[in-house]
Amino acid sequence: MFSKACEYGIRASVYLARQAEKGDRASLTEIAKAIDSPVAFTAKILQLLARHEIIISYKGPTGGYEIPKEHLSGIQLSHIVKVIDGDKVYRGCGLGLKECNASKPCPLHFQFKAIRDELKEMLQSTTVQDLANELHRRPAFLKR
Amino acid sequence: MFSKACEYGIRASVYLARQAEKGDRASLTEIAKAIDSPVAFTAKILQLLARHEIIISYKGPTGGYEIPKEHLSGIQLSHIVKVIDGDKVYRGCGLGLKECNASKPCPLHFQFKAIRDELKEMLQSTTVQDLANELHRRPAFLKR
DNA sequence: AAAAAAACGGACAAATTTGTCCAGTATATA
DNA sequence: TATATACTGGACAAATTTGTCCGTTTTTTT
Repeated sequence: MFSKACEYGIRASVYLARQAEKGDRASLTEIAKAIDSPVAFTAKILQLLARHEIIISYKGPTGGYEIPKEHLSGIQLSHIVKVIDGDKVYRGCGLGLKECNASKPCPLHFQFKAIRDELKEMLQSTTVQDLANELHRRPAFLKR
Repeated sequence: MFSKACEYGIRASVYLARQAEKGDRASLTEIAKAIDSPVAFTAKILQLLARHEIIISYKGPTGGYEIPKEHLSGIQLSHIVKVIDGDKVYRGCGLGLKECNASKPCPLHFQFKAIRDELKEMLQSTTVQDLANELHRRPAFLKR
């Protein structure tokens, strides 16, 4: 569904969202440990998210990554997915055709579109804050 | 969503379903041309489907691949997907966790499950015959 | 100012997926 | 029975994704 990179990206963002609620930032190694991901690979993904201003990075001692508290409710999962995986999740044809739309559909087009639209809706209506809250409300996990 | 191999596999199966309605079989090269896929790679996929008895292969002149007419309504898309991509589409966690279920969920588990269940339902309730019919009812395409 | 901590960025490496090639086997037809 | 046709299966190659390494830059602390 999503690439590994994107999965790590979402998990890292949720972890940062939870830290943000505490007013904390987190270092690369802390994040990678918390979400059980390969450190150096995670670094690449965090850099990407930082370049797109979804998270903020700080160098030097006491540095790390951070999501400003006031951004928490504005960061949709769809933003993260778009930055890392692009928009193929939304636009792509289920059967891999380059050109597939209502006027020139593949035989699975309409069934597939229905599901993809729901996925899109879900990703747009879910924020990193929602998922951080989820971590509080019940025991939920970012690794294993 | 699906692998390339799986996309080709579904497209090839739908093409074969349409041929089956005419009582025809189709050769590898004919199929690859019809669905615009790499010939040798398509061969691998057809072999896989044949080994799992989703399609039948015949060697020699007049040979090719075929779906028995009477099987048409019994072949669900989920069968094809399972043979080629396995069941990760159904079982996998949206955030890539190895262990993710209702009692130990990732923060996205329930939202994700809802969508995946619909996908599953759609793949199970759609047969290759349904898609072949789709090709008749309106202009729909298997390539481009 | 020096040292240490932490992100950055580019090059490289491994793994997986996608795709190719070709010799072998089975089969229909002449 | 010879020949041509078409699928089979294994080895190989290219492309993409995933993951690593390391020197550089920035910033904090001493």
